[in-house]
Amino acid sequence: MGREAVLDVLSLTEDHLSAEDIYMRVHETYPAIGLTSIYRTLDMLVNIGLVYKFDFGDGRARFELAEGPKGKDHHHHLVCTGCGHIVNYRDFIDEEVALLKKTEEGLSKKYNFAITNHLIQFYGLCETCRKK
Amino acid sequence: MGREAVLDVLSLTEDHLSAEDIYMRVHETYPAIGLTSIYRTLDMLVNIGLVYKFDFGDGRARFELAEGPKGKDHHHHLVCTGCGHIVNYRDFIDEEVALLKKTEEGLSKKYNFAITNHLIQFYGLCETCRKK
DNA sequence: TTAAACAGTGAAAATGGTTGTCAATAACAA
DNA sequence: TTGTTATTGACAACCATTTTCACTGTTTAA
Ligand SMILES: [Mn+2]
Ligand SMILES: [Mn+2]
Ligand SMILES: [Zn+2]
Ligand SMILES: [Zn+2]
Repeated sequence: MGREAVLDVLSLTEDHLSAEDIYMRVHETYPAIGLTSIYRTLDMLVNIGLVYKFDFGDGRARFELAEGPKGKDHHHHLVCTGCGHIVNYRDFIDEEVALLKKTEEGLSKKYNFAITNHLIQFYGLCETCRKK
Repeated sequence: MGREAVLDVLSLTEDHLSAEDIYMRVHETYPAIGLTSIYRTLDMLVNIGLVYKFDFGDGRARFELAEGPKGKDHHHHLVCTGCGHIVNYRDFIDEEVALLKKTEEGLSKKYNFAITNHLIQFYGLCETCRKK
């Protein structure tokens, strides 16, 4: 099963790979694999919560390892609307984490939601893109 | 030009409409319009910042009026991963707004980004979906 | 006024990431 | 063995979005 292979690829990078990116990398050490299986495996990994699926607006899904024992630390994204460059940032202000928890609790109560996750992204222009 | 028609449709709902949803509604009062023009107009409205484009993972882009003079108030999203239901919430805790600004400033400085916007979504299960 | 350049538009075709189908093979059970 | 079930990859189908292009109405320049 390519489950391990896909997880290995994802654990080796900070990038946000597309299904085809992953396919190509797995293919190097596991040439028998098909793109279909990569999609299938990713789907399953996303469903069991080991992998996150994102859409940054470039027409293809992007994946990264979910946080956890083997996963990267939890982080948020800084997205450049000019060139698409994405920064993973984890240096949260202390208050940020505290407030996030507080906000989740408030929303849970008010709207009767069992909140399990959040997505936080800031959009703007990186230094390079600003200079043009 | 269908610009007005599209904006009218979007200003009449709290929902997050797809391009085709919008097409069908505009079509009622403006039967000559084509789907291509809807896409073109949406693209342009997104570029000039009058409309926001989202992806909630159902395979099609979703649109809503950006905040502003004629727009809705700024809000964040609560997304049910069970049924896809989306809540627009605007009752921010006071601190939330303050901290958001502070965080933006910190990030701007640290990563040299000119931040113009943010996307904040909480994921979970709504009451109905929790009961199954 | 006229004619050429231009901008806006919709129908239809093309694109391309993703999903579905299906036959082949592997793993397992009786 | 032998039948059953699970896994897999090649290929076809899908479908939201984009591209192409002919057609129209509008502006511009002589
Ligand atoms: Mn990331
Ligand atoms: Mn909304
Ligand atoms: Zn950039
Ligand atoms: Zn639900």
